[in-house]
Amino acid sequence: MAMKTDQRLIAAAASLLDSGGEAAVTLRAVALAVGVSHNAPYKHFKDRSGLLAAVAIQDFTMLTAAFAAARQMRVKPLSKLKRALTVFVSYSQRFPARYRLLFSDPDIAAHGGELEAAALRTFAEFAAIVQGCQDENDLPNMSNPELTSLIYASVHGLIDLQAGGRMRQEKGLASVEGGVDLLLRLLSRAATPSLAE
Amino acid sequence: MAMKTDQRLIAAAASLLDSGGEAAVTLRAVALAVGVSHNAPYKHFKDRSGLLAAVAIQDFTMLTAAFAAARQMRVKPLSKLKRALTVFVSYSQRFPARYRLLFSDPDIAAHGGELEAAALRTFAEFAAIVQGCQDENDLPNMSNPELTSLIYASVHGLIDLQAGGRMRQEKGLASVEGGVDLLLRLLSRAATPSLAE
DNA sequence: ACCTGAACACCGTTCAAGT
DNA sequence: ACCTGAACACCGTTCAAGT
Repeated sequence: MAMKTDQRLIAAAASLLDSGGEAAVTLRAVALAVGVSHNAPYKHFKDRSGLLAAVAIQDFTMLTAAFAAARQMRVKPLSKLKRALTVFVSYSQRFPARYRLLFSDPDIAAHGGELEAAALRTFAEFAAIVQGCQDENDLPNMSNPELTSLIYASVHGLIDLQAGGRMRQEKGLASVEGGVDLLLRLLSRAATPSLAE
Repeated sequence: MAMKTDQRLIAAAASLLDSGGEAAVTLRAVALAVGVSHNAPYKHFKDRSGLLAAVAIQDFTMLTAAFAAARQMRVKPLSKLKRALTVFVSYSQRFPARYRLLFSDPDIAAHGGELEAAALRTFAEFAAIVQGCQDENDLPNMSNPELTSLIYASVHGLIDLQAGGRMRQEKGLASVEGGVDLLLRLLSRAATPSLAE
């Protein structure tokens, strides 16, 4: 009751996303959950996509805070990176539909504006953690944005393939966590200057 | 006219996917394109999802053939891998909605049966190319399914992030192709035995 | 400023019926 | 075996109107 209607609509949309996937987030169901008429949402958001974008902004902000917390831990840079990736993978597994909305939905990504800014903040926080690892020579000494993007893309690929049930079937990698560990091990190995080069 | 109705429905669905994305593939639009009544598709496929699965099977089969062709080229193993990845990335860029259907749609992946078998054949063909690189020590000497899955996931992640417009915004990697090159370079470096270990 | 109710143009899906 | 037409229960969105 303390929440304003727009916040309650966002919360209801997120809840429906968690319980029934994106298809379950109809404006009618959201409005019903909040206790308003089926088109009251239009008074707060441009359309259905605008409401989903608001959910995405909320979660990007939350992830940014979680990454910032990992970065400020008093542990080795590589441990910070692993911690951040654990947070990221856990989020994707607990809230698969939300994860998909933030990181794999083309329509949502097209919003730009505040949503894009929130996504960039999350990315920047993650990039800072990767930079810390590079400073310690735990990861290859190369363009930080490129390396960050590659790690981000790889982890996203592992998560998306698992979410689609395409990981078990291939039997290669049993879990996302295993894939992330393997990736970091290979990248660390690539960071070690080889005399053979 | 030589095509049977079920094949024409598949072709029309693929065409609508290309021209308007997944949302444009309504059974009514598919039926209209083929010239049958709006529920004739139900006589050939279980439901809308079944029709989309048929499109996916068709394209998986095509990709399997393209990978097999790459593997039989008379060039270095690493060139075969690069060729296969170029085919894969090109497919994702020319037919983004189809790519998404095959590699990123949870509902479609849940079909199992013939669709899963077709996907596994594509993966097996790609794994054989990766194995060829491992035999030449161009890629790390480790479990082939694990390495294949990691490469596959990474490339998929790069493609999916670009498709969602999340690649330009981060400015890290300008293109999918650049990301794939970087990945292969780092993995090759990890394959070189280092005296420092 | 915020909300409601009716209406419109869509959907997927089912069912009885036709050849 | 293959298809049609009507019908049902949904959607997102718009509009005029209410407080």
